[in-house]
Amino acid sequence: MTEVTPRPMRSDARRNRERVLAAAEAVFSELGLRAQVEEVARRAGVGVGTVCRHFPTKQALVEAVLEAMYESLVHDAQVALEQPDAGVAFRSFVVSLSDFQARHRGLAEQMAAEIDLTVSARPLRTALRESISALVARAQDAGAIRSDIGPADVALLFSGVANATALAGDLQPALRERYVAIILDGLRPLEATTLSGRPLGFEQLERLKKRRAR
Amino acid sequence: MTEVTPRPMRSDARRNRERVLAAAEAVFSELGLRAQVEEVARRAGVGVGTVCRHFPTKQALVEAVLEAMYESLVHDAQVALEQPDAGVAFRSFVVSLSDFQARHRGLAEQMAAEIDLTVSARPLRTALRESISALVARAQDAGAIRSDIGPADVALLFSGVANATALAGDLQPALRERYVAIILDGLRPLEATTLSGRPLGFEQLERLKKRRAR
DNA sequence: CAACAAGTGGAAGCCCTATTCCGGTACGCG
DNA sequence: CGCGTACCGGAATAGGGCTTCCACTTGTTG
Repeated sequence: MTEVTPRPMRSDARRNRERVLAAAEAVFSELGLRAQVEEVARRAGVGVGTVCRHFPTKQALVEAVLEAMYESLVHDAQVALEQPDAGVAFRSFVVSLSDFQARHRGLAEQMAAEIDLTVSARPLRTALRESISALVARAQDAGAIRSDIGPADVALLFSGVANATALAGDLQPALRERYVAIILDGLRPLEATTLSGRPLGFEQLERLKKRRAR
Repeated sequence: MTEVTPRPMRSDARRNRERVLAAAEAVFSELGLRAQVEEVARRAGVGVGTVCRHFPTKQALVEAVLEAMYESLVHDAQVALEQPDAGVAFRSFVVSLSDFQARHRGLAEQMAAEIDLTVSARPLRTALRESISALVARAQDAGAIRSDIGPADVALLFSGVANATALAGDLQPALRERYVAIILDGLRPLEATTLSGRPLGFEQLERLKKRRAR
């Protein structure tokens, strides 16, 4: 581990790197992952070459942006966890989650598709998962939501909403709100219905993805 | 309208056309729309040239397969409509719908993305929409589902489920069943909650898409 | 069965994008 | 202030996939 850091990167380089990252976030959010690298460069006010030096591959660029996304989501989750009322905390996070996913359409896509094989260390993702698990568990203990669901169920359901409303243009927020409300209704504790199968945890989801990747 | 039909298409040509269509359905279902034309050709046991003669463009091929899809869905809807109990009819169709969308992943994608500008006459789609509208309206009249949703709301919600469970591999059917049940719970008539906004009809959804396309 | 046209396969062409390369630019230090 | 080097821009390259083209094959018809 001889991490040398001989020269600390020139100032303009650092500035450009930030610009590219910001531009990439904007572009991918608007246009999805199909947006061209050149568009990112243009929006950042730099040449393609510069983008490719900082992020040797488009995939790398996407991952860098993703990392920033996780950061913001984890923040939301932690804010929600400070709420004393577990039910309110859960609902409020779920709203942030679907908001967020809608705002960053293309990236959410990638987020879902992203298998672990891509990158090894992803500590933020772990943090997010733990927060979600905690929110779900607390809400269940408080009797605010049905007990036959797991944290990964929640993640999947709401990412579905984001996807479904993606093409709704400016009506999108309104629709999303409606659908989130419907699913929340469906998640309330119910005497009448019981789900088949077992609650889905993240570890299980993980295993599924891995198996599928082969 | 001088539809001449000078020669009725050679027999082997007709056979090949069918093979291509079948192969395309299989390939797109498995691999999504990103599958290559060449793969379709291989699976059909013909050359790429043949595929491209029958369907001059990949888009055309996709649309042809889609048409077949609609046919099967419309059938499901009409079977459901024969059910005397409106609530049961609704639920049973909704299950077919999500099953179907999951089975034909890539195509469902396209189905959602497909704007009207692509093709003018699409009578089957209209038929499907009418069936769904009827199923929803009947279920609402019977008090089986909440009254503040529209047919397009239903379509969007369940296409979301299909999307969300897409990567779940062989656990997929089980998950889908769970999520469909949750959303159905959310769609039951509720005194407690009311949705903001108005029920979404297909015409409205249409307008949204059009506006977005520009 | 012969002759003709419709149909076929797959190599070649073409376009669209990511990535590389290199002559020029400008930061940072002495 | 001036030099050396890290960095920049964008033209050129490479690769992947859809579509076209044409010499060859095969169904069809008299």
